[in-house]
Amino acid sequence: MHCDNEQQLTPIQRILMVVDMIPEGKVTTYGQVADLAGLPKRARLVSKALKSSPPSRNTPWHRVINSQGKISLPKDSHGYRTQIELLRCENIEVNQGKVRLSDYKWQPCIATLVMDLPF
DNA sequence: ACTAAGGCAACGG
DNA sequence: ACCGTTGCCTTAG
Repeated sequence: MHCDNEQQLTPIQRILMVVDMIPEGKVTTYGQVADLAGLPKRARLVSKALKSSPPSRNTPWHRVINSQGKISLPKDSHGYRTQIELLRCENIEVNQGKVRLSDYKWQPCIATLVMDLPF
């Protein structure tokens, strides 16, 4: 018996599991993370989850942007600059705080997700 | 590109 | 427990 108790993960835990799966060099949106986590219409919860995730967890929070391809942080904030830097470190182009989703959006294989996520 | 409105949960009294 | 406010992603215009 290995891990039956994973049936009742909290929404935030599920969100972070999805974020963990975003490959390096790719981005996705808050809304898609929520959808993949089985939480439609809860994009806002995704930002809460990312905010509450301790740095020691190494969650790739910077790979989550909004549906316009823009960074959802105040332009004058430290987080804004950090996110751009992290994205560029993995060869993602950022212009005017914006990423071309048509070039960099993660297109997950559903079959893979089903196998890797316990829900 | 920008604004408005919809949606939804956390928060405060 | 109830309800208005707040915050903010998404969609529509």
